[in-house]
Amino acid sequence: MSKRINSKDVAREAGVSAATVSYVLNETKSVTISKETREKVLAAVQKLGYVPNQAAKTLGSSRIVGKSKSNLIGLVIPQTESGKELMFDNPFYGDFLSAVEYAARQEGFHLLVSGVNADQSYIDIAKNRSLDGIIILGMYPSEDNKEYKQIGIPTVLVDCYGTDHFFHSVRTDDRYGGYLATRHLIQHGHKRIAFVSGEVKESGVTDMRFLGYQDALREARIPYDPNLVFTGYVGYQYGIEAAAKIAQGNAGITAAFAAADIIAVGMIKGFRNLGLRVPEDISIIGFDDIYQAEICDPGLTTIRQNIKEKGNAVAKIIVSAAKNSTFPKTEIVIPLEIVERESVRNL
Amino acid sequence: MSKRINSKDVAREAGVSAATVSYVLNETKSVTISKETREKVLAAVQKLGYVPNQAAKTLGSSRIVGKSKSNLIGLVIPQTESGKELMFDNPFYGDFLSAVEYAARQEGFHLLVSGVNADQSYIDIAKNRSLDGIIILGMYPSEDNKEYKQIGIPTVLVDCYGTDHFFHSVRTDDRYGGYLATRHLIQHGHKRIAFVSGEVKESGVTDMRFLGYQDALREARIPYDPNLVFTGYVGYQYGIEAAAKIAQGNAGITAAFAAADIIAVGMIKGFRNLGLRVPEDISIIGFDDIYQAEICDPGLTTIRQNIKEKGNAVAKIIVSAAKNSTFPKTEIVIPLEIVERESVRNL
DNA sequence: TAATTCTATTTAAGCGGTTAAGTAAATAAT
DNA sequence: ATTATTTACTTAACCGCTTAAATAGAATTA
Repeated sequence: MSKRINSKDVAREAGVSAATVSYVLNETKSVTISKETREKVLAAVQKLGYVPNQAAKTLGSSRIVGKSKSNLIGLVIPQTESGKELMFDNPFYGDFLSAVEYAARQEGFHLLVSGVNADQSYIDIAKNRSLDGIIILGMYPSEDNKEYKQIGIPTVLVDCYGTDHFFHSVRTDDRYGGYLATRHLIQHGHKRIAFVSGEVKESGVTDMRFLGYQDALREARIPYDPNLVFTGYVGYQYGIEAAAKIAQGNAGITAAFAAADIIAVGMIKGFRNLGLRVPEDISIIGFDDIYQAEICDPGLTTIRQNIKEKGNAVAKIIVSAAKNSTFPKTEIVIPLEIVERESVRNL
Repeated sequence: MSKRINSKDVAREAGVSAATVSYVLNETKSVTISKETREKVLAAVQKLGYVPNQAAKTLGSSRIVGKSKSNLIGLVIPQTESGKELMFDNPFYGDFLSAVEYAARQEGFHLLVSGVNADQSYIDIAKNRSLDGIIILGMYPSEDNKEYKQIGIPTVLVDCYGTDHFFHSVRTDDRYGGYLATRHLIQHGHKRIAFVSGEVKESGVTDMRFLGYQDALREARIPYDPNLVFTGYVGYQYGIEAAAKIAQGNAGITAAFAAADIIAVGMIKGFRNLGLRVPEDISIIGFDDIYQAEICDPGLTTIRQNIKEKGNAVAKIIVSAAKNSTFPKTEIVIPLEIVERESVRNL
């Protein structure tokens, strides 16, 4: 195996010092390099096929405390005990990841993707890998973990509803989305509207959508009825179950807002199994606009978030903050829009 | 910002040298450390909350050429010019990624995920990041790129049908899958069977499935008819288009094998739009068993590959090869099974 | 008892960059 | 003409770890 080519080799080839090579390649602002020298170096790099060693760069640049440049951004995703292997169970995590990765790469960053479970901290990953930034998906750093503010690297929380405003944050306006969805049903003449969701954790995404549901009811002066609320888990199967419960009950439900498309799709199937038709017998609106929403029959009316925009926003923040330590705390709320298909009709 | 804690700090705390700390933490085989010393070191690590610096580890261990230990595995995904941002357009890449990441992490490796387009080589990423292994998805390293054999790190090709057998490889038996699907239709009495797929690139996944289709026909002594072959692109919309073409033609088609579920799902919708029923008027079988196959109506009969098993296999190879340089070249073919739902019926 | 081997550890030389500080020549200011 | 400043570099000290080689004491062997 041939020896790896390092900056010294390039320096020798170009007839300069290794420092000069570093200055040229990094376009170091504080130092001036003549055009000729720059070109000599670049030519040598080209000729030798030199690729810098990131480990050395990271280590070398870590002399100034907290200023290491690993050009690595971590994307960490919490994993529940139950579903350890299913990090990307949510299908649009894939889209999100694509968007973040692409945007980050354009700025010279690579993406380290890791699940994290309770016993290992993402802070350790950040330290260990000298991460330049970290993206935390759907998880709020626990308050009792004193370390959490000392990460010392740009951190952006995605889809988190913590009260603390220490970190950057990107999320959708889930509460408004819940409102939009419910209002849409109300505008179509519905008054007995079920709310179907996974577990409603305090300050979670579902909780926000639930609040939005209540907002819309309040606005329309429709009394909130807890009997119309069905909570289980985010999954196709639960949609089927919920449909059965709704069909069996006699609460006079004419429409349902499912806080996740996958539940909504299950409900359509569930109602069909029971001989009920959507939207003729019951209207359904979902949330997320996953791929299946378009494909299922009838097409699912739902609330769409622009996942690509979300990924771009996240990447932009993390990259900007990584490059510029004075980058101010930023909170971005991705707008939502209603996508009308066939699952809702006038009462 | 407090100073980072390094191995010297731990050494001082434990009253030993930094080398000893290294030996303890890495459980270096060639060196014996007494139990007491080990415990002193471990206690110091605990007390100080020491997390090793991976960049230093990588750099330090790179003294032996080609033996750096970054504990990083790269997962690279080719990106076409057209769809740059859509790295994970294929929904089960997400599942695959989850499986690989989880398995790799259990062995102490992190995963670097990156798209690659023509102008930047995954080899550069491997060099730059001192990757311990690289997973290449659906792309065969170009022959003309001489470098490709010099990567010098374990490489596993996923879903590649190159002729060269230099690398590890994991794939499904797409040809057999195509055969299975087609045979299933034949066994249900169909003789005029359409083949619907995206672009058939030589030695690509689709090509293999196409060959399997022909295998089954040959076995059943059904003459191959090019008029029954419809190629477009892998997408829901194309399924709709293909359904229209099939319905308009009068080739006597009674069944179709769609080489991708997403096309099959589109076809179901397409036929329905035209007033044709699946499976009453036409039987459809897909490939992949994506999530939508279960959800759509009627449920799609399809060929399933165990994506989790695939991810595990890939991780196992790459990790084994990274840890043991004598690990022999391995080729794994993930078995396929037919999942019967409602989209196929007897003629 | 001396020579040898084993055990447990330290010393120190890298790994490949970065970057503060130094230097020499060219240019500008006094 | 002399000093100050700027330009364009080089030198060398680090970054935090690994690991070959050195070392010293204990155990074993000759």
